Order: sequence, then structure tokens, then C-alpha cells
Amino acid sequence: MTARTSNDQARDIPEATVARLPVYLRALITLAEQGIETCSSEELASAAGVNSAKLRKDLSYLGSYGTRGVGYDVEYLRYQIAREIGVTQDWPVVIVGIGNLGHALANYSGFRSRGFRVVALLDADPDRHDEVVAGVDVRPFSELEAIVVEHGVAIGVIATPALAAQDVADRMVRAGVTSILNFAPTVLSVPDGVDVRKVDLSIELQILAYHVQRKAAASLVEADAVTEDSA
Amino acid sequence: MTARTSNDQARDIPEATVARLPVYLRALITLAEQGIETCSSEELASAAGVNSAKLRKDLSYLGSYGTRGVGYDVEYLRYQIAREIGVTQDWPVVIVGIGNLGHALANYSGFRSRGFRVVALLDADPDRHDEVVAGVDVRPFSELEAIVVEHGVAIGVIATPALAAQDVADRMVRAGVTSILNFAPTVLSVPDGVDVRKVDLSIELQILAYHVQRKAAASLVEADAVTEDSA
DNA sequence: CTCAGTTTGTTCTCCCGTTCACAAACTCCT
DNA sequence: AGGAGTTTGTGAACGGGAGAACAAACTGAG
Repeated sequence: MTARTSNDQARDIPEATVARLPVYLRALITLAEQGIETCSSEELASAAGVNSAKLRKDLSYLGSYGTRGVGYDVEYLRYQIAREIGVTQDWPVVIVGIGNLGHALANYSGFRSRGFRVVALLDADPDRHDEVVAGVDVRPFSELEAIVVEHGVAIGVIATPALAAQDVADRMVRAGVTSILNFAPTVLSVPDGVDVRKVDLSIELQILAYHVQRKAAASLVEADAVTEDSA
Repeated sequence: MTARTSNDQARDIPEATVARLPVYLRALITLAEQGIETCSSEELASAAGVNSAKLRKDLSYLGSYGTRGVGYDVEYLRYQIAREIGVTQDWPVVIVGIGNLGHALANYSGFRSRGFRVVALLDADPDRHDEVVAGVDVRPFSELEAIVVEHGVAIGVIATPALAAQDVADRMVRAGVTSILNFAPTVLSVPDGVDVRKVDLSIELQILAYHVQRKAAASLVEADAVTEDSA
């Protein structure tokens, strides 16, 4: 059934590759800004901080966009990756929870420049409903459904405290949101078919702490001539 | 050389496991707050949002802290994981770049409650040097070295614009920081032995966008009776 | 004490991702 | 035109993590 047409290259791209495509995209934009028109896989890989073989294999899932003996055309590859990710079009986004983090997210220029448009900022606290953040005014949370339907929002961002997050997620899903970026330190449960990505600031720090501790322990072991059991 | 002593269980824990330990820790804290004293791997796994077999395997790298036929003692396991990660001690942290995101990070309660103490907020902009954020006053960036040495800071957080990030990282490393949490949308290059973890908000959104686009394409293919090539 | 029931810790298998290495393909110089 | 030099795209080997499945170890009832 449904044979793939030539420009329908929906051969499934591995998750690990998908996660790196935005990195390549950013590196290409930087190169383009520097006036560089062509680059080899080695140069691009170095700019993106990955192995060049990995880069080439990743790109090969999208198609053959390079020229052997030459390299990649920066503008062309940039467009192809952007198209594959889907950031050539405009994505309406709602942000729920306008605390410190919500403020930061609303003001983050990286969203707008990558095709994401914040169509609404929602908060349960009535005291905030007069504020205007980043040119968008804060609306009551109860308007979620209407806004999602009106703008065809598929992506929601949760920046509320942990306790409110599951409820917010439930209502987002009911309204029609299919992808959630969750900054609240909670495990969300959502129905099949809904994507959740989690960003947890304190978890990242804890992972770093583990490695610092390990490095410290390792250097103690190196100088273990004088160690004694102080358990 | 250097035989492992009994409580020196530094058999290397897989990275994937290390990344999940903070999740388990949070789940255990939640369970403890609910007054639950004992839990099975099934219950804890569900609270952490992972497979129970994976949870048991992860915990087995730390040691045998459960009781067969019974489960895990919540308080005991919580302490063991916290000790393994290293969050039973206090980690001094510096944050550089007090924009929107820096503000949010400085105020984030999840840091303090997990053993991370913000000892300094640094910014290059002299206009900000009078501010007090989250009880810590903003200092000029030039004081980085002195503060790192004075407090023995091993972990630095970069929340500056992309252009400043590499310079900040260089100076952090020179001052003695060995682990960096980078929020700037840039690939940092650091010497061996220095850990960098990157959190990129717009990349996370782009990954979501890719999946939304795929889901949309898939449902189009399902209803492809009427499709025509509109390339 | 014994036996049925429960739950952990671990082994084994499978799959995904990374990396190496090389053939194919292109450019440029002579 | 031909050959040397580059660089891509990919086949194949390798390593690590995920999940199933089971043996070991504990509880509690009779």
C-alpha cells in the first residue's frame, strides 16, 4: 500500500539522529552568517561538536544532499534540514505558567527565530492577567481550550509548579495538543500518541555532581598512599 | 593496585543509569512525603515512569538495597541514591549571565533543595551589579576566579548569550571549574576532563515539531484516496 | 518445619546507535 | 583525456542499553 513518492522521504529517521538535526541546523546557520557557502562533513561536524562519520550517516537518512569531492552547500543543506524538521513553517505554541521560567521562555528569542510563535501565555493566578510579557498578554488558564482550537496549537509548554503540571497536561491533551515540553519536575502520564519531552534543570545538575564526585574519588585513589578507612 | 574496599562501590555505573538516578530520587522523595515507608520495584518504577526491570537493573549497580519478597525501604534507598549521586553534600555553584534565564535559575528552588547552593551571580553588564537576585547579589564577571577559588566551586552554569559563552567557559575552566551546565545555544569546546552538559530549549521544541509533522504526514497518508501531487 | 506466594537481583537475548573503513563520485591539474 | 587527490555515502563490525525471563531469597500461614 501507499508507495512512497519521491519527495516523501518518510523512511523513519532514528531518534538519535532527529535529536541532532537541530544542532546541525544551528551550526549551518552560524556558518552561513560567516559567509561560508560550502563546507565538508569534517568542518560541519566540528562546528556541531560531533564525529564526522556520525554526521554523514545522519545526513544520509535525509537523502544525498552533498557532493563527493566537494562537500555540502551550506544554504541548500540548511533548507533541507529545516524542511525535514518542519521549521520552515510556523508553529503556534502556548506556554502555561508565567513564573520566572515562563518569563524566560516567553522572552527567549531562539523560539521565534526557529519558527515557533507564542500565541498565548496562560496562568491560573488572576493577579497576572493584566501583565504583558514579551508582547503577549497573559490570559486565564480557562481559555486554554479556546486558544488551542482557534490557533490550531499542537505544541504546549508547561512551566508550572509540579503539582499543577499533570492537570495542565490533561487539559492540553483534551483540547487537542499532541506534543508537550515539560519543565515541571514531575512525570506526566499522557495517552498514547502524545509526545512528552522533559527538561529538568536540577536533574542536569545532579548528573554533573555525580561526575564531579567520581572525579574527586578517582584522584583520591591515585594519592592513596596515606588513605585510611574513615568510614 | 588499589583494591576496592567494601563501601567504595565505584564500579562504573552506565551513563544511562546515572541519568535516571535523579528521577528515582525524586520519586522516592514524593513517596516519602506521602508517608509510604516501603515500595516494590513495580511501584517505584511506575512513579518514576520507567520499566520495572530497568529500575531493578539500575539499582543493582549501586548494590543490593532491596529485600526479596518485600521491596525497598523508601528512606534507606533514598539516602543510598542521594549518596551515590553526591547530593548529600553541599555543592557551591556559580551562575554567569543574569538575563531572564539566569533569573529563573537563581530563583529555582529545585537547586537549593537538592544540595546546590548558588554562591555567586555574575554578569558582565555593570548596570546589573547593584541588583540582588534570590538573596544573592550580582557581582562583576571579573570576580569569577576569586569566587571559584574562595568557595571551591566545581560546577558553573552558563546562561549568557551564545557569543559570550565560549569565553565564559574558558575562564571558568582556567579558574578551576570542572563541570559546566550550558544553556547558551553554542557548542563549547573544553579540555579533556571537563564535563559539559547542554540544555537547549529551542532544540527540544524542534524535536517535538519534527514528530508533530510526522504524525500529520502519517494521517494524511491514511486518507490518501484523494491525494494528488501538489509538490 | 514446610510450603505457597511474593519480589529482588541477574542472566540472556535482541536491538539501536556509534565508529571504522572503503568504494563511488567529483574536481582540478597536467 | 587521464590521473592524482578529496570527500561523500554506506556496508560491516562493535559496544551498550532495554526488556524478558528466571533463579535466589524472603515472608507468613498452617
